[in-house]
Amino acid sequence: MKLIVAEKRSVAQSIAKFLGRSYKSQKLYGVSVYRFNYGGGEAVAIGLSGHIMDFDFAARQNVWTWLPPEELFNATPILVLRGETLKYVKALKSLATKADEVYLALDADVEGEAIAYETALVVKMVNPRARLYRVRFNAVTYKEIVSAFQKPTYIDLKKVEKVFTRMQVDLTLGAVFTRFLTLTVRNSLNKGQFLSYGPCQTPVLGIVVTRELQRRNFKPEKYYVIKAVVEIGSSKVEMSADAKFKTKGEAEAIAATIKRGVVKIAVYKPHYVEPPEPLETVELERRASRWLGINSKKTLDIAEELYRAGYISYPRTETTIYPPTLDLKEVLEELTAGEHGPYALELLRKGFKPTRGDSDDGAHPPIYPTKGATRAEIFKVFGKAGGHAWAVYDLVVRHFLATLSPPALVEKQKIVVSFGKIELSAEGQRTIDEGYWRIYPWERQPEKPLPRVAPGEPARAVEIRVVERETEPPPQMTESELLALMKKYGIGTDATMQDHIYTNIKRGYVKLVKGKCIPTALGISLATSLFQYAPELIEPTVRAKIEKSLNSIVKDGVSPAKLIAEIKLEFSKYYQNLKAKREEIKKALETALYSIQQQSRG
DNA sequence: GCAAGGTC
Repeated sequence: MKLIVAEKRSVAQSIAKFLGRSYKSQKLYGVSVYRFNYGGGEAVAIGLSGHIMDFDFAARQNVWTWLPPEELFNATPILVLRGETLKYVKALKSLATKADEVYLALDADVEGEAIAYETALVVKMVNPRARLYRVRFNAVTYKEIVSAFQKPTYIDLKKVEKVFTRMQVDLTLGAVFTRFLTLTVRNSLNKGQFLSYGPCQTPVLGIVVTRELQRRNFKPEKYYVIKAVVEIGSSKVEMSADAKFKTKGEAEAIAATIKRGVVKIAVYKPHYVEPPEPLETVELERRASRWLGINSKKTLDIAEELYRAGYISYPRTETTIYPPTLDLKEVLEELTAGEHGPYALELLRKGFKPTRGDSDDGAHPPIYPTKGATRAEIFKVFGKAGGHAWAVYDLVVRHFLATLSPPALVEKQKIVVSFGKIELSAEGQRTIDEGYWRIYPWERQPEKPLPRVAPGEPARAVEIRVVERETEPPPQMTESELLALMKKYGIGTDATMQDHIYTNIKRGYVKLVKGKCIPTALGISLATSLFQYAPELIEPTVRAKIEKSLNSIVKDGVSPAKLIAEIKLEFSKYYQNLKAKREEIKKALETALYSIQQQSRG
């Protein structure tokens, strides 16, 4: 028998569908498996739920108060089966005993390689004679799957080493510093509360706190601008000077010279506003946070459910190019059955051209709808969560339709009038063709048309004012901006970025209020201590540095043991720096913890 | 009780 192991249920089912003409689905220990005929014999496909193994410390090393945290730098984590996925392991073992060939059809990324290795270990436990092959496909399509199975290869151990090194490094650093922080203030914590450190969560906190401190330390400065209503022919235009004046006197002196002028520039030029690129996870989260008021964690949860219910494609993807194998026309035809049907029909009739981004994760297509639906249908399927489910589904559908739609066409307008000593200007815009804005209202740009005038026309300023203004602090960090910064700094992956924000919320370091990330007293205190005594732990570039050295395992053949030793040595220095300031840190954190307790009591 | 990464 041939056994095929995929990373998730949906892929196992697709493989059964593509390789067998028909298949039978069955439950084994509560896990779906798919039986079919392939190559003249029996085959069965099973989908896991991601990793089945994990690293942990030995039991006695997990007694926080018994072992000084820094001792973990001398410990070696061990590979263990995960408790949460034991039913998958049971089902896998039971199938593996009867298999003579095992095809490791995990995703074609480094994590998939590691899960393939974990699977191989389990298979070998029960059936050492089974022949193991690794198959790699870049999309779950008939063509890719069939050709992948025609040329099976072997596990790439370098990639496995990279992932296992990351697991050990993250666990060790997380455990050492989490235990240090927690034990430092243990008498001031509530039962079950702890203070965590992580190479992703902590830099995220650092970004949020840095912005908040910039705002708090900001000193506004007054400045003055000149505004006027300018008559040109029979039109009146509100105009302003680009210049900013430090004092009111300077501005008034110049303003007094403004009387009659002449139009120097008058341009009206067409400009295309292109529709968005195909949708990937983080963009979905950012747009839902900004436009729908749904936070990133919730959005990914809802998207996951929409995917499981068959309404949208796999929601964890970094790809922004529709694969050639995806039949966009078919998707449009499917959408004609739902609320966006009329627009889909219009695109089918008029023709369409998809936009294209520049990234392809090699595993999943961009997020697109897989089924047309009405609002009533979604509310029926999702019950209480119907409102949010509809909002996210509607965004995915509209985004998809937008990527196939023509650009919007606007006229960019600019008038500059010269008044001798100073120029006043105005910018405006007029919509010529709404294009994709019709289906994607969130990106619609406002109309603010200027009159048609020509260079050389005389002008006269009336209602000349000097207006007092103040420089403004940087805005509060929105969740959308934070996600963009995490992406820029390489903190987390598409599937985990929202987790790292959520961890900061769970720990009481950050609050998310109306899409804005606001650090708490505890978050500010923790971040400030780290910036002061061990900045290497909290700077936004930490994760990218670790990630880069991990890649050297795959690229340059660096030995994992050597790399782990180097990273431990480096971070044990940071640990010593923190330990030397333990009393200062304790005081700062306790002050914050105390103020929070007072607040919750009062 | 620690992390980050898969996926549910």
